[in-house]
Amino acid sequence: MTATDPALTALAQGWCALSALHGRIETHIERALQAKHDLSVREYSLLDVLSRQHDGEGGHLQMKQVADAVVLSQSATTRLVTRLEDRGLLERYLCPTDRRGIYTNVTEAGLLLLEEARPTNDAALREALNDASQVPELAPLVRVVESPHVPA
Amino acid sequence: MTATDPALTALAQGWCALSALHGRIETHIERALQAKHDLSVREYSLLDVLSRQHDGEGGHLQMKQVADAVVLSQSATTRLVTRLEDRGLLERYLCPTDRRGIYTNVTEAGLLLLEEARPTNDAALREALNDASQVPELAPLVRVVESPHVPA
DNA sequence: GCGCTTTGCGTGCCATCACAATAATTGCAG
DNA sequence: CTGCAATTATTGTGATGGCACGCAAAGCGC
Repeated sequence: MTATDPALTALAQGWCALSALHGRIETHIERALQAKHDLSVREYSLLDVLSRQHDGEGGHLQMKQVADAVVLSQSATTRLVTRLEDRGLLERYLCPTDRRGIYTNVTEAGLLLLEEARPTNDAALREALNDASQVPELAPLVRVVESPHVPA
Repeated sequence: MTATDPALTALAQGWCALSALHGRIETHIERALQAKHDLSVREYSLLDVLSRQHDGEGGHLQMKQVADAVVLSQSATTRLVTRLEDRGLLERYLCPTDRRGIYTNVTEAGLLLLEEARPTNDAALREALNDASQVPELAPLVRVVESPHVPA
């Protein structure tokens, strides 16, 4: 058994639980969004992030910032944005001061679809959480997700 | 803005944090395992799960149980097991009582590689957690991962 | 202004995954 | 015993992601 450190074993258990919970929720939401709105979790997430930026200011993010927000590689982000742009949900436009930078902006259609899909997303999320709270290993994580810290 | 329910907004924030944390950790561990042991996170996870079963009893799981454990579709599980079998890390054998069922067993080489990769995995996990604990939104989740409920 | 390095984005290629369809086996009703 | 539904694993197909690479633009030293 090579007598692994018990503290590390605990960490591994926690990570395993986190991974399992994430997978369950993602799968559940994915099916719901896909069936009702032809959206993937990533696509929904991107629209959501961009729309939140919109609330604050100009409503635009550079590709790199987007990639960081959704935890994707740059190449995957390029394709994700391209897909949504082709569907008319997003718009690209060049940064005037730095022509390398490319901003993305949610279109009216994108906002519409987002608000339309939000209830589906939230409902599926709640279902998945309720489901997962029945599993002892996942319950503590579920509680934290349900009551996020304190956003300053 | 359609005035979304604040409780649901909180849920969405929690889910977003969970997703971000998972992505960060997975990416970090993935690179470490890939570089040092030519293993993906999923492959490591599968070896780990199977080896734990081995501790308990016969050390075998059916494909379906495996799929559930690692949160993958049946088809992906088939191919994951096939890949590891081709590398000599796993073995398949038919269930004697139900010839539909197929058990998987970790080989000596598999156990060896697993124990070899475990420190890499644990170190990368700790790094990722320490890193994430600096981000306010992720900190509460990190704490739960670090101290899972009750170690029985 | 010229050339080199850095940065940001897009593309080719391959690996992996989910869904649908298929094959093999079991269980059950009649 | 026969036929049909249910279960389990596998395979075909299309979609998505990551890495390596290339191109364009900006920054910098001279």
